Amino acid sequence: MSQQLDFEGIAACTACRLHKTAECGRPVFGDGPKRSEVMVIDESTRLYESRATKIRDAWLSEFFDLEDLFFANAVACSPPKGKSPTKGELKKCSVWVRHQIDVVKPKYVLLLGNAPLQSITGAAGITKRRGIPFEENGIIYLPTFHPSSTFHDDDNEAIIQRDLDVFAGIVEHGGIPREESLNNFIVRSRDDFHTMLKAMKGTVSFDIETTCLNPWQINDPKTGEFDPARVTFLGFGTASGEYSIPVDDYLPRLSRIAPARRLPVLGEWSKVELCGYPILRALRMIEDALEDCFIVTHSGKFDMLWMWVHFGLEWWTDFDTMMAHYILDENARHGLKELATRYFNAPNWDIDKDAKKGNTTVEKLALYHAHDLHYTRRLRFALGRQLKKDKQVERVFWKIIMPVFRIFMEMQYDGIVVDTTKFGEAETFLRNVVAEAEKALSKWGNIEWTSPKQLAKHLYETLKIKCPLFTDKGNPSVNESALNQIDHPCVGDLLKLRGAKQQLSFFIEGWRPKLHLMNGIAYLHPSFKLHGTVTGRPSCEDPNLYQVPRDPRIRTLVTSEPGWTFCELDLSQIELRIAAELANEPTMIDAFRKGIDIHWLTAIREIERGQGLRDLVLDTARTWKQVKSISYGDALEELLEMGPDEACEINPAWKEYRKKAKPVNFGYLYGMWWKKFKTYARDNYGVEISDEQAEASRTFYFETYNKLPAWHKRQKRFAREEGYVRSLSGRKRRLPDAMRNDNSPEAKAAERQAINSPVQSFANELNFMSAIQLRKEYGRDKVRICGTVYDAILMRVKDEYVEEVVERLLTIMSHPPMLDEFGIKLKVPILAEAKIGPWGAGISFDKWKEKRREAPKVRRIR
DNA sequence: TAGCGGAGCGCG
DNA sequence: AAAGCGCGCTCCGCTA
Repeated sequence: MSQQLDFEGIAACTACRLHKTAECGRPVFGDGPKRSEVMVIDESTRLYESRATKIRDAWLSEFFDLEDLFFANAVACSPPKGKSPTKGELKKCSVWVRHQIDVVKPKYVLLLGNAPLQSITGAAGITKRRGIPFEENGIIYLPTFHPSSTFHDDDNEAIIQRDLDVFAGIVEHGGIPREESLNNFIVRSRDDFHTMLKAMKGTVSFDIETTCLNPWQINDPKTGEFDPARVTFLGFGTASGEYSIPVDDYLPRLSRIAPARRLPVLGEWSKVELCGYPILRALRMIEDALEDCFIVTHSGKFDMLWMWVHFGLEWWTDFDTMMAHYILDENARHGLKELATRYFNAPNWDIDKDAKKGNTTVEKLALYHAHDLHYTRRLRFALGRQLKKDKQVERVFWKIIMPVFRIFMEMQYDGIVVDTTKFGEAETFLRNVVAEAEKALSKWGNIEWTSPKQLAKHLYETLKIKCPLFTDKGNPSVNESALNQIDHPCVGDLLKLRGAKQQLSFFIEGWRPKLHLMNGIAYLHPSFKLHGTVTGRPSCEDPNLYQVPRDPRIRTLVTSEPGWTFCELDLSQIELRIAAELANEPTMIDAFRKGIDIHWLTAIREIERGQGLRDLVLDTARTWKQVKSISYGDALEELLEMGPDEACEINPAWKEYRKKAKPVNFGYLYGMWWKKFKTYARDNYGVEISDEQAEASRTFYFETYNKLPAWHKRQKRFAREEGYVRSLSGRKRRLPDAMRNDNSPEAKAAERQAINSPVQSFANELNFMSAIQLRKEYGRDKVRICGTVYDAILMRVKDEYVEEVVERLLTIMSHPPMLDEFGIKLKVPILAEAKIGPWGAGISFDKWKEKRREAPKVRRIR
């Protein structure tokens, strides 16, 4: 090997504490020729003599002459044994990495694992970015897993080999190789059109290009300028080539008709031509051709929604490559370009934003479009093969993911209805609160009260209040629990101001520009992402329906249009039920079978442990049983039996105790430690408890539910050995970090995820299964599903069908038929509850039925 | 002037 | 050796 590089001044580097452990007393730099085209960046010298290095060199030597390579490390000093360098250490040391790059001047750099990736890009995420080359300052980088990751996960070997192959290809080619197997046609004439129709056989990819993301857009949300949503290209990818149809002919016309329209009026489109035919006729011809095709899309919810909104066509996709990839690797990114690069070594065909909006030539946009079509189609085969390798995962894809994907499109189409009267009232109210709070605060100083930084400075420096709490980063905290712990008259107004300002900017100012008026009714169209989380839960944005406060002032803004009734059905305590099922926990299962509220059970048992609240316990039980005396022990059992509702009626103080038990249940269930419980009790309830008390509470929890520890152990062990866990449906949650098996924070976090994921995942899947069944039995003419919220289904039901639909959905939710199809048998009963009426203010189904019977019959005659 | 991370907070 | 999980949105204040 060649000599080590000599850098001046390096002996002085004491930027981080790693220099203390540096074996030779100073940082160690890389090995290799002073100038090299190819550089390999490893983690640290700690691994130099290790097995990983031998594997690394063996693999690299298949592609390169090792003597030609320069080997550097993300950190120049060795971290302690078994430890990875920290974020801060990597950042500090990145100057030395840069320095080595400047000296060696490589053209191509291979990054082995998270550490060098973080060093170069400043951000971690090797699972997301591996296999995808990127260019920076004329240097091409390719991240891949660290060779040591193969010790625990055999699959990684093949992945690294493939990435090395890609890397070698890049070096050989002198850049990222372009793959030109496109056969791109621009379809303009009738002849072109018929050629395309003939080519549409078998597997056909479908994709559209548009001027914006929101199909209902009329004005640009940023500038407010008139900028209506327009389709610029329609296209189909076939075995014989990619066909792109520019829709530019109708663009100017659409601009003229858009101001008046709210939703596209089909009649207006008939004036527009596509390839010499009226556009709707052309689209019907395409529809006929598609009848016998297998339609493939990438994120097809988007394209199909546009087709529906703009042309009234309810098309659907047979296979979505984004969904397929999500179910195959929830940790990675699912963009088409990233997948194409990873799977097919595709060139980067991206064009800038403005060009995508149509500000470019038809040829350039068509070529871009063709790439989308080409790789979407090819991905279908690659991903289809990968799906077949795991039958359970494949079944989740076909039975749950694809059907729910379709329901999500409908949810977006139908949107949610906003009560504009209440919207105005809420705004007035909130503005008043803000004005009053600001006025009250002005006497304490003239600062921006909503700025955490200014507030902290003002409170803890100017006013010299002792800071009770610090943030994770170590800064003085001004969050709600910190404020509650300081004694100053401004606290109340401060919290009022914060709350009102937040609601105002989230739900009034945030929603207003997104409101879409149609026939005098205001709609929001939140975007639901089925691939939004790693656990299988969905996510929601623009706006996020999942974070609407329970405060009725805001929540009741969500309602239904005339003739329809808003309903919410939720799965009661579903996560705890599933945890009980998975852990086979007899105390919990027994409680659920008897209909005992588990938060209540935890609360009562905790009170029993402390032998506290004697008066309250005895009084409540005596009132309930109508007896003069009762023992403390019996009284507690009576309390259990009566449940929280009855107890609250006798003495409202009970409400607090159930409320307190809830986070404890979830916390301990998912691996919370007593220390956190201690701070939790202090911050949220102002109760100072000792370490011993906190420890005892945790111990007691696992004694009460004594089968939980074994379940935790099972999950952790499985994840450590296999690198993944499954939910009851068979869905996989991949946890490569669990395989590190080294007590690192990452490994421990992965172990906790191994416990949490299958619960969260399956709870949501149950909800999905119910939604699928509901849609199967009732069409959009009767039921409009407007959201699935983890454990609940929100819908609007045509007035005449409310009783029938709600009754049926309650039954479905307590046992979705798909459970049988999946062969899932549950010991724990599942229970659903219904609320009828505007969100957050609905009445229980029973009360609603009662009321309806009382109502005069005339009401129902229309 | 745009992008980004931290803090804080809403939901389950 | 370190200990609930999963999201999105808005604000501020800093950096490119």
